[in-house]
Amino acid sequence: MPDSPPPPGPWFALFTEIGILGQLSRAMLEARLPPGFLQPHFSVLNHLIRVRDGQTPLALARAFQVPKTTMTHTLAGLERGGLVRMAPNPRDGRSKRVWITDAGRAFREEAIAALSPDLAALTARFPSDRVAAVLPVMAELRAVMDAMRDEDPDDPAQPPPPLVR
Amino acid sequence: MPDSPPPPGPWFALFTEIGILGQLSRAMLEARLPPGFLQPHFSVLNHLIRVRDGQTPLALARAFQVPKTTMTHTLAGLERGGLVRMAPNPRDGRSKRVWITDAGRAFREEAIAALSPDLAALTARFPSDRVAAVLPVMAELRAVMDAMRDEDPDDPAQPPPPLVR
DNA sequence: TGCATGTAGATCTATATCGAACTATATAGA
DNA sequence: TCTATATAGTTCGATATAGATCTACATGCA
Repeated sequence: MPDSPPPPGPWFALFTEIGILGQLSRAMLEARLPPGFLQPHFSVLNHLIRVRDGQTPLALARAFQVPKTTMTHTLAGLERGGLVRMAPNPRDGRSKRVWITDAGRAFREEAIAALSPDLAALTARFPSDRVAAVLPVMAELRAVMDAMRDEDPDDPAQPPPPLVR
Repeated sequence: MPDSPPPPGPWFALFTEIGILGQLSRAMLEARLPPGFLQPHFSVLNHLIRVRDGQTPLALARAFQVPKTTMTHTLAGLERGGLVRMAPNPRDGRSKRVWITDAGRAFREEAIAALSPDLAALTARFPSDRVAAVLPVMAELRAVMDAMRDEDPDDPAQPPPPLVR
């Protein structure tokens, strides 16, 4: 078996595309944000609106699949800019809760507005029907990989599947 | 118009999925690489095999859509590990060329082998037909965004479309 | 109640990423 | 040929990302 193994299946190819698309979309967004703000800042604000306010930093870290230290850093940036407000959690003295401020809402809306020409240009070249068509597949794949991460017994991590909840 | 604008179309949703999938796939890969090596190292080796050897660092930076300083750093890591070999380009005194070494080939093959259980587990939960089905769409989207980046007159970058070449 | 263990977050440190500025070489045009 | 400009790569500095460790609080159980 002297053959050099080709990357198995379409997985490598897909992950390569995903990686590059991630960088391109990130660059597109960040070109429209005020200096000092990056994609994670926008994404967190967006999440606070789309999902809900008042979550803990750890919940946000899990939602974005980043280490909690990274989320601490991102939230500190948002708080410095007055885009979120953080307060101790009365229910749990260890944790905090995070709310978006009016300035944060405005920031998000301005970013979306600033981005709309880019998205329009994109839609002209790549109809959003096609995006809508692949979206459920990508979402499901994300969910599957997300779940695997919490299961993998080979990974020096989590206890076996949470039996309750 | 007091309505808060919802993220327009499916674009935001797709980019969110892409971002998270990027992180998850990167984590999956890096968990199987020897310490000190990261996804970019693997990706460059893979590219040198899949596409071709002997490219310049700048060509690699463009292929991966990263700044050239980042590629310098990645290549330095690969060279330190003996996985690539770099030599001046006799055709152009400014540039270098990059070749993968035997150790680099072995490294890539071992990484692929180490990853195959993960990919098998993934395939069990998410058939690769479905991956193959979305792959062309994602590849085309990447190509479109790639092209836009080199065109965008609104971006404080490139001169208008290269007329020659 | 008291102790063992687990969890949320912060701090410290290392490294990845990337922009600005620099050096050396190449290329185009007078 | 000479000069202006462009390009390849590096260096330097700033910041993002993330692992290890620490502190404070929570939870479970004797």
